Formats: sequence, C-alpha cells, structure tokens
Amino acid sequence: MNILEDLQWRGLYTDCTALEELTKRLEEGPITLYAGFDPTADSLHVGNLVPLIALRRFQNYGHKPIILAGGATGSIGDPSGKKAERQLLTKELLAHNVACVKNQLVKILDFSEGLANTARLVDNADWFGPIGFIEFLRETGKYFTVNSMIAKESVKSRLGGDNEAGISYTEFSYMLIQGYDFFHLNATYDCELQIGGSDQWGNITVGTELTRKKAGKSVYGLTFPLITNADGSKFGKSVGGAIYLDPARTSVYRFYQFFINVDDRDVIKFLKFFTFLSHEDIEALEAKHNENPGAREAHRALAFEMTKLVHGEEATNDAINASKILFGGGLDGISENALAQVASEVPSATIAKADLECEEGLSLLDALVTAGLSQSRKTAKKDVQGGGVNVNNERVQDLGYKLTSADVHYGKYILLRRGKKNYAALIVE
RNA sequence: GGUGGGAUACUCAAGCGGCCAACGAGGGCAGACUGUAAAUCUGCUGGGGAAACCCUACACAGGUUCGAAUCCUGUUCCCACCA
Repeated sequence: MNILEDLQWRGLYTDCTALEELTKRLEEGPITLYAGFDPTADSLHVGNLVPLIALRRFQNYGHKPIILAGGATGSIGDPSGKKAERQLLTKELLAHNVACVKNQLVKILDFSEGLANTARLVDNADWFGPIGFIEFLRETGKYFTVNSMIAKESVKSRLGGDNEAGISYTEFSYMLIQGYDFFHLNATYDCELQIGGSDQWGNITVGTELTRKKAGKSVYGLTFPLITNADGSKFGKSVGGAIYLDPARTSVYRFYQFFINVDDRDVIKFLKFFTFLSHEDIEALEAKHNENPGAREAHRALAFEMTKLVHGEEATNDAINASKILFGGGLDGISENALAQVASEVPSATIAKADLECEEGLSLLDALVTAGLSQSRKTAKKDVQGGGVNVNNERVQDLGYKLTSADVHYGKYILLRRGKKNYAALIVE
C-alpha cells in the first residue's frame, strides 16, 4: 500500500490537482512536501493536528516534510472560511508564537539530525522580509488576474451584497503570498507537494499555478477534508474552549478526556484521521465498537494514542490513572501518589487548616464557591439540593454540611465534585 | 424633516398598575436512565438567607401613585411608513 492509498483508506483524501501524475511521481522516490499553519496562538490545538499528522504519514513513507510557520501570512490573515476581517497580529507576537509552537511540532514530526528525511521548520517571514512591494507586484502579481482571484471561494463569499464587511485588499492578497511560498519552497528545497485542508484548495492552486508559470515546473496540491463532528458542532472545542497541545493550557487529563468523550459516530473516523494504528488494528477496533459500543474500546484506543503522541506515554498513563479515580467511585484505598496526581489534574484551591479545625468547620457551600465549582452560595445551594455535589466522591445533600479534618485525605486533599465531570481539589495548608 | 412602533434576564419572546425576580421557547447547569455516550424524562437557571423574608433588576433620568416592567415627562438608541 502506498501513501495515497493509505490516505484514501483513512478518508483523508478530498482532492488533488493531478492525482495520476502525483501517484506516478511518488512511485519514483521520496518527495519533499509541505503544509502551512498560521501561528495565531502560542500553542497548537487539536484542530491543527490533521495537517501535521498527515505530514508525518508522508514522513513515515520516506518523504521529506516541511512545516511552514506563517510568520508573514499570519500577519495578513487568511480569509478562507472567515466571515469577517481579522485582527492583525504584531510581528513580535507571531515570532513568539512560532517559537512556542516549535516545541510541540517536534513531538509530531521527526526532526532527528542525520535522518535523511528529517523534518524542517521554516518561517515565511524569513523570505518575505527582503521582498519589496513593487518587486512582489512585478514578480508575482503579474501572473494572476483579478478575475480568477475573485472567483475563489474565500474571496467570493466576502463579496456578496449581503456581506457589508467586505474584504480588505490585505486579505485579498493573502493567496498570492501563500502561492509565493510554494514557489519559493520549490526553488529552495525542491518541494513538489503542498497539502492542506479542503478550505485551502484555492490558496494551494495559486501556488501550483505560480510555480508552473514562473519556474515551468509541475508541482502538486493535495487536500483532505475538514474535520466535523457528527452532531454538527465544531471539532476541537470542549466546554472549556479549544483543546490545546500545551499542557499548561489544557491538562493532559483533559486532553485525554476530550478523546474519550468523542461521539460514538466519530470515533472510528477519528482513529483513521489521527492515529498511526494499522488498518487491521482499526478494523478490529471497529468490529468491537459495533459489537459492544458500551465497552468503548475504540475510544480508549483513540485517547491513548493521541495523548501518547502529544504528551508521551508516562503522562498518558498518569492521565489514565487519574481518569480511573475520577470515574471509578470512592477514594477508599487510593494511594497518596495517585491522589496527588488527581489533584494536579483538576482545578484546585487552597484552604487554611485552621478553618477545618475550628468549631464550626468549613461550610461546604463556601467551599464550593472557593473551589470555583459554583458561582455563588445561591447556586451552590441548588447544586447540593439537586444531588449534584459530592465530597470525596460521596454525595452530600445536607445544606449545612461542614467540612472537617475527617474529610481530608493524607492531611492535604479534599476532592469536591459538581455534576458528573466537574472536579476541584481543596488543598489544605 | 413628518408620523407611528419598539428597547424586558445568556438569546428569542410574553407581560401593559398590585397575585412579577417576571409566561413560554432555546441555551446552560443538575438529577434519573446509561457506556464518563446519544435519545428521553424531571428540576433549576439575579444576589443574600435554613426559612419567613430582604436587596438589586424590565434602555437611561425624573415624576404620578399606598403601590410601576406596566401610567406621564425628558434623554439615548433601534425599526417601519411618509417626503
């Protein structure tokens, strides 16, 4: 099986500028390819993973991946899929973001020195810096008619009469910048393929066109589908917002949980999209999933593979242990170490030892507010009355309940829970 | 410029002198059922209080009234029709 068949099997193929030619080219030997991302934040999120993982798939087949950070394009703003003009980011912020994201890229792509097809990170700010505006217009702008540019979906959707915001000249030019990237990478690294989400089709074809016209060379574009959730919501968000790769933003535990909680209808699809598991393994998981969805083996496999990829095996096992505790019932017999892990995975607040030891103890209602689980004593009260509050995983429905030293585990921890999933640890000091 | 209509909680949307912290729907939260799911059902959804009850809120500022989201005056912003 070759890489293209693999991608097709995984549902990761949407379109190609010249499928037959590319197939042939890939048979001849390793190819250099790239995918870009705009460094709009100082951490990648799970939505960024598909192109990166796709690059890695190519790398696993012996091809040479380049990941392009859009230090230049990011300062322009890609209009694709956007309804309105975007805020410009400062150069400093973009540079900072690129630096931060690099630490995450090394986990997904193999940047080992000495490897024949080692991954490479480039920043298009490096080559756009020296290019003057006039030069760019003469060397690149000349190859494209406005007629074809306004026909692109990313522009067309912003030109409609009902869209008063319109599109700025700046964003309109985005496709040329991205197109030039491809030309430049072809000239510099002999890069012959660009991959991206299907929303990138218009931008990618500008690049293949420019390279053909300017350098007389055939290069290819390949797109994969945009990820959607079966329920129609946007992929990659959970209640707390986007799921980031940075553990400081999204804890390993939450990252793991995000994949555990994937919709049944999506789990096999995501196994194919995101993991490097073999076809046989995935088919076996699919069979098990269909037979007994309640066992959720496919979910566990997905969550394990993804967390391992991004955070490493050790942190993944910690997250699995934490999950067992947080969903497994009481805290009896729990080790101090395990509990410390749990406490570090959930939001926590510190309380004074004296508050627990004084005569009245610490009001559970106040503790819920302190821990951030309830917005006010009023809502805390309703949560308790509704049976939604647990102390150390045991339901408490007494409004007057006072926390005392008896509730503290290992002299340090009290685990509060509101509802099924919202935990907070009180750390006694 | 003239004339009408409107501004209500996260959103939509009732209420048009006391029974209004405000009908209903959506969303959100919680409970039951489950598989840490979906669907379904139930409850909650301004703050304080164990509760009685109190406080703050129906664009803004005043006024009438025992009592106002509801009536009056002015201000701001929206919308429609007319020139």
